[in-house]
Amino acid sequence: MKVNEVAKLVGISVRTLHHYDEIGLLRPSKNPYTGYRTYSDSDLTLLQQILFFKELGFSLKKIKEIINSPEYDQLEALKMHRKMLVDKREKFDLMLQTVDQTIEAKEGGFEMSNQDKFKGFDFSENPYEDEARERWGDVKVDEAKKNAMGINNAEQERMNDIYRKLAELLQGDPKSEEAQVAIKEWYDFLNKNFTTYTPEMFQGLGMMYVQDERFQKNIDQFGEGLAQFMSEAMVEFGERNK
Amino acid sequence: MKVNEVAKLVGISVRTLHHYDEIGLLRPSKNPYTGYRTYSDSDLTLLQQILFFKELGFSLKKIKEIINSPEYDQLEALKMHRKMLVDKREKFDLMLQTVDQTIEAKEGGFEMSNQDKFKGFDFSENPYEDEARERWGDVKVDEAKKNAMGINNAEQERMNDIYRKLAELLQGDPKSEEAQVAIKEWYDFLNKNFTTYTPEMFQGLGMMYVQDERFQKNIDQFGEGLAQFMSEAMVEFGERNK
DNA sequence: TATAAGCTCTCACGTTACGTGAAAGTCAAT
DNA sequence: ATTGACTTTCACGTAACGTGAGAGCTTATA
Repeated sequence: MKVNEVAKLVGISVRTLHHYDEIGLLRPSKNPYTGYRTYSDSDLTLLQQILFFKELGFSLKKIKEIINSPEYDQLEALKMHRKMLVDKREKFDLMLQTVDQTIEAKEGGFEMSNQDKFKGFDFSENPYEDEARERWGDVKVDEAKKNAMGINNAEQERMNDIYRKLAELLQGDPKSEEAQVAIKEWYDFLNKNFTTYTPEMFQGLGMMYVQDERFQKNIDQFGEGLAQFMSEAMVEFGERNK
Repeated sequence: MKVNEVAKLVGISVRTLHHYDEIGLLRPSKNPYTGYRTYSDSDLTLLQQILFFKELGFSLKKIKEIINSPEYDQLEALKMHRKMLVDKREKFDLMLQTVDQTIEAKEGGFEMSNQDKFKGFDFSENPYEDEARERWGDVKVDEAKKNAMGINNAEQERMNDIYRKLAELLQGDPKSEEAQVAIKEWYDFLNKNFTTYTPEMFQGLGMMYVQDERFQKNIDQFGEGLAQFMSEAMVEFGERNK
């Protein structure tokens, strides 16, 4: 889908979509020759969620953090969104009633109390906003970035478990049996959850852990020297399983 | 009533009241000596109306027009509000439908086990696809994505250059000299900018280009069959440089 | 009565989330 | 080949405040 189609579909401007692209909130794929944006179905889904949070009064910056957050569950967010929509529609009905009554009263020359006049119109407190804030409001950017691609909580927990388990073995030998068993868990986990690694690729990945300080830093959070340890264990693992 | 009291009472900021004063929307009386603002009861009533219209989405300018207009007919305004409400409720119904469909699709997505491996990381259905591609190019995205590796514009441009150059050779043989020279550029570029690839890893990467449709799709944007072409060229390159 | 704490004032620049052209390239149909 | 509808990227403009800074006003308490 092209910009204008999307814009019309969801009722926002093309400039808004450009803006979201600019700030990295919603980046559609682009034809490398023409530069034309193309929005996929998943882009549209994400856009929905963005507009949802926007409706709740979050800033675009905050929304970006939220949707990059590891504890951000799309399905959960959608269900909350649904709940909000149903409730809000009811509220609109109430407002409609009130307005109708006001019109009637006006036409009948009656006066309404101020309280009655503003019935249903009080948006000063939005229960969903609080709920959403509670749920996604306090994400840390680093963590968010680290898991930018939608790792869910269970996966994240599992990863941390493995890291911790490996960190406990830091005193020992990366080539020891226990280390190899632990690193196999890592290998299996990656294969199951991300992409299929050949033993060679696994070795290469292990090498990256020490070559690239960005990996190293992240991994060493679980234990000083863990990156080095894992690297050696992974290379050994690769050798054994070639 | 003084500014702060009013602000707290109605839940807005002092600055907002100052602003409304500035633009002439709500001008309280001012002590000519001190300049202190004092809000009367009628000021508060007017403020209520202002906030009422604001809630309905009017701009301050429009609100000013409305409340200053001699032909401002409350009844007519209310009828307009009514229309807005009806429209908005319809919009909510539509959104509700869409959300329900999305939830259904998400929950129904359980049965897809073919692409199960790529779960949250399936780029064909992942909103972060382009962010990832932009950031890390077509290298092993999965692990890399967990770190904030920035790829700058120059790098992106360089990558596109190489892709285009290769696309021009599509008619020829991947094992030809020119193709090999071009693919060496790719090899050098990856080694320089991302991580060190052994020729074997490079071969593996090349194979992924055709095995994994995510890569294929991305690469083929630069030319139909480019992924296949590059793959063959990379395998050949690996053989020659082992 | 002095003095500090707390409110208030007016600049005036900063920010967010886009709006609004302008100039140039792209697409589709005549 | 041309036209008209779309698209792109600058780049400046705008609305509705936010955020101090510096200075004056008010009031409780010593």
